[in-house]
Amino acid sequence: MYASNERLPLPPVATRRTAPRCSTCSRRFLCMPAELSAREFAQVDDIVGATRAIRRGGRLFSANDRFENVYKVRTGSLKTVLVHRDGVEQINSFFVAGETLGLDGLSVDRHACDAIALEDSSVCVIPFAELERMCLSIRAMQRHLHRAMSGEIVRESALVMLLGTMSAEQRVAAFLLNLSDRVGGRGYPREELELRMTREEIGSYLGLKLETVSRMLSKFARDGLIQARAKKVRIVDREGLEKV
Amino acid sequence: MYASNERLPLPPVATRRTAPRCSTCSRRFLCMPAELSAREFAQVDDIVGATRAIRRGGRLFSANDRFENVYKVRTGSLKTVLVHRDGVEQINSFFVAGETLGLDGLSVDRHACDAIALEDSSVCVIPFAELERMCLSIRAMQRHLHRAMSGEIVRESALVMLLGTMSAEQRVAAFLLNLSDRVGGRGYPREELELRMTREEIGSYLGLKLETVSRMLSKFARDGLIQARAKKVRIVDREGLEKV
DNA sequence: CGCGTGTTTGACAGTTTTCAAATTAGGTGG
DNA sequence: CCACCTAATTTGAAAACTGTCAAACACGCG
Repeated sequence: MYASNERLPLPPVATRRTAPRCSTCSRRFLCMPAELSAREFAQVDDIVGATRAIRRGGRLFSANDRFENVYKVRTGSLKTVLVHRDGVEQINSFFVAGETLGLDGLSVDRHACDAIALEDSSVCVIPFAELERMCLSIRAMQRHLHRAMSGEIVRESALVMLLGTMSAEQRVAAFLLNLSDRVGGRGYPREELELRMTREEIGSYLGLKLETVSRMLSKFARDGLIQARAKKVRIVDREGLEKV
Repeated sequence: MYASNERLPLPPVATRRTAPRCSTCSRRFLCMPAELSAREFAQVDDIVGATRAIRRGGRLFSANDRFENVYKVRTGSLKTVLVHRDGVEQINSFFVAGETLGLDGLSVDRHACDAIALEDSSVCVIPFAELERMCLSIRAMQRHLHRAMSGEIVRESALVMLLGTMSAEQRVAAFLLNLSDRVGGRGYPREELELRMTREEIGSYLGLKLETVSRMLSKFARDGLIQARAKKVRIVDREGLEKV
């Protein structure tokens, strides 16, 4: 529905068997608790078994797949898609570098959603059973995992609030601002957004039709809040957007 | 906004200091992992410090309160309310006996929502730091906590799907069916619902206005799917409701 | 038994969706 | 490197749905 190639036979997923080294990774403080000792980081290296490359439109996992791993985004970005019985779909999150996917699978040992790459991406694979075991001996790791899960709950709550109480205009504004904060948090300029998803995907996430998303972007541009052409959006008047 | 007494000075909250005994509680298998040994249950008894009674409209905790405990519902029912900056509110969950509240607070050490009793209720208080410590030594407890958190994520996802893709009619139908399953799961007759919340609260949860909720209930009654008078709802045609 | 809160219902307004068509962007093969 | 083709986006007009406002009714607490 979103990308026509999503459902094709088997997306080309290469699993590099060379274990990545968390201990020397530049993103390690994004992924792992800051308090880990060198010895503890060595344990992490043992656990993190592989990286996986996923092509645009390819799947990292599907709903109902056996839950075995959680994943950290190395490069690129992914979406997770909830599929209702009648085939109705909704995107319920977008993930960028450093963020954790897959924690939804733990409750019933099966994933609750599909995870699909928005662009060519790569992830680190963390076997959950081993992560859980490591949490038994490393307090900081336990706390880190708990925070990650709780953070997911809070993030979803924010989406619930957005869907339950905001107008189309407010939803799109909130979406842009949220994205801006996230890229900003990773050192990139806050005002320059490179949307990796289509209008339809944004709409799916925000509970709107693609035409409505497009109209709101046009309106913001007319009102001088943003400049938008295609996938590139520049935030011109951040305060204006916040007040929408 | 919902119950006028919510914001009054201090709700009368009695904290009984007599520790409850999980090891002999009839709901222990709802709250705790089934695999615990007698010795392990004794540890649980040590941790669970107190019960708390909350009057209708009283608060168990408020947004931004320091996160210290999670709570198990003993009797009654509660709602959690998200409050946006401008004071816009949305209910993001209802809790009944055996269910766990408060896990949202972990991510930033402060609660993200208000928890308010829908009727006179009581909860068991579990200091989270001690629960986390117990998880280090008892695998079953660790797994149990993780499942509870992940379950919360999945539950919120379902709400996101509902808010993002369903019509008013479908939302109300889904709400009734969900409630039916939950009371059914606890041994009560599936078809007889006693709503503990107002139309406005249902609407807040479903992202609808109270009038819309009322209209949908009337419509279902006209169509012979339910019988409704005031807070009592009987599900007459479950399949019909599912197909809405 | 009466008052206040909660609920139902109607008429109308506003927002978002639907359907349709024109325009633009992006990727591919020549 | 350009032309072409498909997918994505924009925009308009009309329809559908939900919200708003208002009034009457019912229930339950005290």
